[in-house]
Amino acid sequence: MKDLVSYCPIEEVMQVLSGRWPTLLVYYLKDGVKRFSDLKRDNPTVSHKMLTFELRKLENAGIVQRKVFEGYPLRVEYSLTAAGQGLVPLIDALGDWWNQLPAEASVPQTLQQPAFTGQ
Amino acid sequence: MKDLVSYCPIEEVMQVLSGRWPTLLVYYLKDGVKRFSDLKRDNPTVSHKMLTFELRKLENAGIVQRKVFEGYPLRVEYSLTAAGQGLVPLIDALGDWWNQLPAEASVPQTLQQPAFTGQ
DNA sequence: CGGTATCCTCGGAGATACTG
DNA sequence: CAGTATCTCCGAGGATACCG
Repeated sequence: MKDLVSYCPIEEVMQVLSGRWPTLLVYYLKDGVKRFSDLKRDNPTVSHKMLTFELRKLENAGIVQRKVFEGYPLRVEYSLTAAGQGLVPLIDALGDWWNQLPAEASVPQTLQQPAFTGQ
Repeated sequence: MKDLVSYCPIEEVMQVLSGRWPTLLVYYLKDGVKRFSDLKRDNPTVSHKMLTFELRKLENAGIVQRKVFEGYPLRVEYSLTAAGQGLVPLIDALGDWWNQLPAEASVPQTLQQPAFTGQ
């Protein structure tokens, strides 16, 4: 469905890579094959559901390969596809670029400070 | 600041570039100086508040420069900083990478996808 | 014109529990 | 162990209005 969006591919990539986890997962997977529980351990703060969803997203994008081993207990291995491996240097380049930024780039978060929904 | 789960710069960059607008704005600004209303016109679906916020975010990150002209009516011009211009080729590289993906690559829908009005 | 403040909604995402 | 389903809640972000 690369076609349902705009004509700018960047917009599409960002739909896949946006968020906290996608790039991190790619990063952890760059070391090699990982199981679901491995990734969970690598990212202690990601919820079970989120991890499943993000992995699915990366899989659908052709970045991550999912391999199921039937049996008990279940076992699933995740790894980067060839395309996914091509992503790694690009992400690295972004990281390098960030590190070379002149000053302290602050990245505050919330759109608005609550300012009291008092009572 | 949100707590980072890792110390890799990637997580930090993604806090700035994640979402629908940041990369798009960088892209529109790559053509040169733009006024607030220009960017609003370029992105018909972005809300006033969002645009302000995203621009602020990019400014704080050192990617975008903001220049105010006193007077009436108000006038503000936005442009890429040198660092911001360094970002452009990286974003382009991501776009190219995306275009070379096998065609089955699909964009997710479940998470925040306000349905692009493909301009 | 560009920015800020307020209100309000809706869906993102955590917690939990169940299945294969 | 991996994945799915439910419920719930909070806050991102749209709409609106006003100010410099």
